[in-house]
Amino acid sequence: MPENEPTLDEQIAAYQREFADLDPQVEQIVSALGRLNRRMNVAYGRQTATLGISNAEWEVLKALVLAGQPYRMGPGDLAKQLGLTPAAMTHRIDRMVAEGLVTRDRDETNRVRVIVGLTDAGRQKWLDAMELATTFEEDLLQDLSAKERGVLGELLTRLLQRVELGG
Amino acid sequence: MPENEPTLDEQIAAYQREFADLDPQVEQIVSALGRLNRRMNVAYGRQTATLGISNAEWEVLKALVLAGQPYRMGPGDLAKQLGLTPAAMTHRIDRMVAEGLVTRDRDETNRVRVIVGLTDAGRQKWLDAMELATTFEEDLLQDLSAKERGVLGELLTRLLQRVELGG
DNA sequence: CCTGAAGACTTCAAAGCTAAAGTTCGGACC
DNA sequence: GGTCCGAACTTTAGCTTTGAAGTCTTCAGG
Repeated sequence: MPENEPTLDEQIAAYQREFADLDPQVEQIVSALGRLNRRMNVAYGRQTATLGISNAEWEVLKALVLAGQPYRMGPGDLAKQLGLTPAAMTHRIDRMVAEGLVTRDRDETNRVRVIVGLTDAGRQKWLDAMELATTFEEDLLQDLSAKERGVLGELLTRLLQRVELGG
Repeated sequence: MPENEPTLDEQIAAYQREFADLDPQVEQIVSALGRLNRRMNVAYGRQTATLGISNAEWEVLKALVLAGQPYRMGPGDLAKQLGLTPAAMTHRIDRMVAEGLVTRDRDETNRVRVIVGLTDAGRQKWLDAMELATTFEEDLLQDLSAKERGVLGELLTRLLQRVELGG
C-alpha cells in the first residue's frame, strides 16, 4: 500500500541528516523490523480475507489451538494473550460465535466464568490459514540458506529475550 | 501486557503438534519477528505517551521529517506512506493542527491541494521522541556485538527486499 | 444466612479507522 | 469558452477498540 515510500537506505540517510546522534546500524535493524512486519501483516490480511475471516479472528483461532486439546480458553485469558481489553474480546467473540468459528458457554462449576471453545469449522479455518501462511513464510525466506536461517532465528530470539524481560 | 503467553519454544512445539508440515526454523523466525514488533510498539507507545502524543501522531512527524526541508507534504502522500486511507489522514491532521504540531494550508497554485507542514513544536516533539527511541533501541540491541548487528541488518534487509518486490 | 469485597464478564460512550459518497477545482476536448 | 472527466480532499455512516461503569457470582466473615 505505501507507494512513494523512500527506500530503507534513503530513510536512514535522511534520519542522519536530521538527527546527528543516530547509529545507522541500529536504525537499519529497527527500521527493517518495522517495515517487514507491516508488509507481512498486509500479506496475512490478504490471505485470511480469502478465507472469509480477518486477521483479528485468525489470532483468536491461533490462541485457541495453541492452548491444545480441548481447545478452550476464557475470554480474559484470550484478551491477555492478544493484548486486548476484555471488552474488545467480548465483541470479537460475539462475531466469531455468529460465524460458527467458536462456541461460548458458561462454566458449569463457576457461573461467572465463560469458556470459549473452538468448533470444528474454526479448527478447519485455522488449518487452512496455516497452509497459506506457511507457504508465504517459506517464500519470504527462500533467499536464505539453512545456516542463515539458523543465525537469524538465534539473533532474533536473543533480542526477544531482552525485550521480554523488562515486560 | 500478555501475561500467560507461552514462551516461543512452547509455542513452536504446540504448533508442531497441531500442524505436521511445520518447519520449526521458519516458524521461529516468523514468530520472533511478530513478537518483537508487538513488544516494541508497546514500548514506543509508552515513550510517546510521556511526550503527550500517540504513536499515530509520531508516525506523521516521522514522515514529515523524512521528507526533509521544508518539511511539507500533502495529506494524500502522507496517507500512502503510513498505509492509511485519506479519510483517516484528514482526521489525524485535524487533531495535530489543534495540538500545534502541524499546519494545514491550501496550495496557492492549486486550490484542491492541501499542504501539511511541520511546526517548530512538531519538530521538537520529533527530536524528543527520537531521543527516547534511540535510547530504547540501543538498549534492545545491547547483547549483540557490532558484527552480529551487521549480520542481522543484512539478513533483515534481504528479507525486506524479497517482500517489497511483490508489493 | 447475610453482608461485603473481589473477580469475570458485559454494557455504554467516545475515539479512530475504513469504505463510499460528496465537493471542489483543474484540465482536456470540442 | 462551455462541458465533462478526473484528481484531491472532506464528509458521512458503520465497525472495532478502549476505558469506565455496571452486573452477576463466588467466597470469607460475622
